[in-house]
Amino acid sequence: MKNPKPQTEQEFLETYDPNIFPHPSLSVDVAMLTVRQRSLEVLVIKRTEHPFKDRYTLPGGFVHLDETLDQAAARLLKAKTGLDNVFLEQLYTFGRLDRDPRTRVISVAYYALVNTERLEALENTDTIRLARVEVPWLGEVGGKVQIRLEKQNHDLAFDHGEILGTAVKRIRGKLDYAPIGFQLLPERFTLRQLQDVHETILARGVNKDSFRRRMLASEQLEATGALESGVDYRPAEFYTFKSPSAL
Amino acid sequence: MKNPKPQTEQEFLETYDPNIFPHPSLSVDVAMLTVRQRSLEVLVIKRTEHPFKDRYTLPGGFVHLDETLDQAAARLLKAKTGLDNVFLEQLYTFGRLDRDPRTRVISVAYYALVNTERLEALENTDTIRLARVEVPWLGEVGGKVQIRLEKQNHDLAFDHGEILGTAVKRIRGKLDYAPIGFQLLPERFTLRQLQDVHETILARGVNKDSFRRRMLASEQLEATGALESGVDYRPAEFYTFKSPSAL
DNA sequence: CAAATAGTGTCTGTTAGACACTATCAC
DNA sequence: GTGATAGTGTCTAACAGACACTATTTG
Repeated sequence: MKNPKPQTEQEFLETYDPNIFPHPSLSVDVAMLTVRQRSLEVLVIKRTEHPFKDRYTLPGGFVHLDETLDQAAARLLKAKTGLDNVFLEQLYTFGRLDRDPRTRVISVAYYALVNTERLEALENTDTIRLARVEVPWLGEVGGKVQIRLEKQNHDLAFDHGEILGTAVKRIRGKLDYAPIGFQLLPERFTLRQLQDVHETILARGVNKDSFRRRMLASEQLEATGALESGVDYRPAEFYTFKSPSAL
Repeated sequence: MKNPKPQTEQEFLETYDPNIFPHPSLSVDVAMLTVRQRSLEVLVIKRTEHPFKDRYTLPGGFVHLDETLDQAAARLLKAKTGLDNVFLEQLYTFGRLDRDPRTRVISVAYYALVNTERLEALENTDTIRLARVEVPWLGEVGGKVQIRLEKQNHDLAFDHGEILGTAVKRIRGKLDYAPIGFQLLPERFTLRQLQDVHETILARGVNKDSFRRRMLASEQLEATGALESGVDYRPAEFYTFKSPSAL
């Protein structure tokens, strides 16, 4: 066999010749979102190499032959952040011709939801950071979205701004009918915290009374009986998410 | 250069060696749906070669280097059916390890919606056919779905039954908030026809009064003033779909 | 005329939003 | 006590479902 097997992704990109193998290669990118202090944040990584040197990207990498797409997304997230057992869902597959200037790469995008507590440990490793998601207009998404770091807006590298915009749009839509808000909170949380998460994601206020009624009527919350403490107002009750398997 | 460039997809599969190029290849599959006589139908193709010889599949093929995913889906649909300008939307990307027994192939699935009139011409070309979609339970989808041909249920080849199930689930969900029913009807249609389409897709009756009110309130329909003729009951008025650009 | 479906008017139950009110904490 | 938020009760407007009714065609 003439061609040696590329040992790294970098090697692969150097030896790749579209004339020999005229098919696109396949990567996975993950928009890992969290809510912290009423702001929606995303995990980004600073590139150290050309192209887009010193620009920020979403964590990602190539799909291996011996893993499914879900497994690839989980593997990459674990490799870049150390986090395991994260809520992860396929988002959309991006295939623009020029989305990677080196070669034709199609990317299966995922989004992940993690509560902030789990991210405290790894935050600000210089290259890996949490950036605020800057949704341009009052709710108009679908297009490109910027991130905010050090009081400045930045465009993400490649088409990752578009991926991020799609992720925000998706979770906004899902919030209505799927219990995804819980993924962004600790195990025990108050209704006010849950409402804050919804308001942050939707970037608008929601009606308090109606929100409480809907959540309690959904039968997905379980009252713990325990109360907040240390707050200088009436303490709220803690709830937990009742998993669907318990129904 | 030692290796000659494969000229066809068949050649590619014969010469492909995962040790030399350890990345999955990428195909597009399309679930083209239509509604005919109150039954939901899908376009299937009978395979003539191993594997799954004589079994039915969804139309599909490999993604070329010089086309986007949307373009690939449109090209394949045009190649297999002759149809152009079809409503086409990305569905989900399937990446099970064993979904193709020959080699690792990841498939970006699309669904298409076409009104039956446009399919009359090509129907029953022996290898290319319209098959009834057999949704197993009363609305429970997400899993595998079978097709019905010649009074018999068949499993689709590869994981195409799963793709079809995902497509049905998706359009059921979209029906509530997106004007996709129009894609399955001729340019002029009555409210009854539109309701039939909805009922067929949802596999359940919908409230007539409420359906009319919702559709008329949606501001997406335009009355033409023209009436049905040749029916032996009071003729209904024809409506057209008001395109969003006109708003 | 009867039969069949198109289309309208109205009532009712459910639910979101609004508002007023009470409850419970820190200070 | 005050100030702040948690949580409850009730009214109202909007809307889906149900039903009754009228309208218009064919035969």
